[in-house]
Amino acid sequence: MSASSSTRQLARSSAAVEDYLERILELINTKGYARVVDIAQSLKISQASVTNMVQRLDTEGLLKYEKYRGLALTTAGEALARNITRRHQLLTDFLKLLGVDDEVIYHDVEGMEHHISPPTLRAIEALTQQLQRHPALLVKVRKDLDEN
Amino acid sequence: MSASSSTRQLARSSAAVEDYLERILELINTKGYARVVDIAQSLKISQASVTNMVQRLDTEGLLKYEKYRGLALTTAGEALARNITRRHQLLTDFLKLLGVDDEVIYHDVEGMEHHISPPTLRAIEALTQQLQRHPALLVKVRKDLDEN
DNA sequence: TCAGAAAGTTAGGTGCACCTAAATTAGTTG
DNA sequence: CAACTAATTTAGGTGCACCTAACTTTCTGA
Repeated sequence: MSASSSTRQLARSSAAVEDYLERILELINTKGYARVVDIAQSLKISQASVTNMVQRLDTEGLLKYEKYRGLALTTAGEALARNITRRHQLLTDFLKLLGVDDEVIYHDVEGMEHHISPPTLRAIEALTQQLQRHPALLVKVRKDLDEN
Repeated sequence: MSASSSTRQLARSSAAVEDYLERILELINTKGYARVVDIAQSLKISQASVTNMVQRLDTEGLLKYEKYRGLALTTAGEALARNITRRHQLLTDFLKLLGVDDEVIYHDVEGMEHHISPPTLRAIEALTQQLQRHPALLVKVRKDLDEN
């Protein structure tokens, strides 16, 4: 139930919302907190824009925000952020496996991640696992890429 | 040179531009022409929006447009549209191979396609080819998905 | 041929996600 | 504890990609 409700959320949230949540969770995990200024720097956007979005995410119930004070993800917000993060990681792992350059991976995943639905994600996940267990085919793929 | 210039174009063009070009080429291939009304119906947007974009694509040199008369892709526009179409097809084939449902494929490719860079596309292409030649691993992937 | 229908264009407006500049609040430290 | 600095918020904008309504042009058939 929690999974299905967060999936529904994920379907409705915009790419921008997903980027914010993902980054906020990451900041909380690494620094222990996520201030407006941190989020702004991390996403390379203005603090004013962050304030706006954070207020919106508060009204949407994804985080709790007190003006000038700070913010914390709600249960719903954290669940959603974790899904987004997992999806990001899965896509990154997949492309990494194929031998794509880190910078390209970063750029492409940043763009694609918001458009991958759960079924597609599951398929890529299953494929990634099989490729990891049986790397023979992967070797050929990388060779093909090196040659051309 | 033509390839690199169209790649540059592709990198600069917005998702909307890419969607228009892709659909225009498809209409030309199937009906022989692409009128404003056709494009609007196909993309499910208003004719007014199409007129606007078509005028923009004309100024950008991607197509030749005569008011009230009709449009034709320029060489640059057609090259770009072909790249976009190829990318779309490749992604569709890849997901199809993994056993993802057609409707999901349609939706996800529609979203992702604008964010896949040439290197990533090449990697997925090489992977798809290997999977087609050696379907053993693919069978396991599909089984995993069926089971869960 | 000419009137109505279909197609296309223009004008003006919306929401989103961003911005800068100018307040305002909070934190620091001499 | 006051003054400076850092952080945040508010106000007012921008560009993009869409919209509707109203107008113009083109096509079609009685």
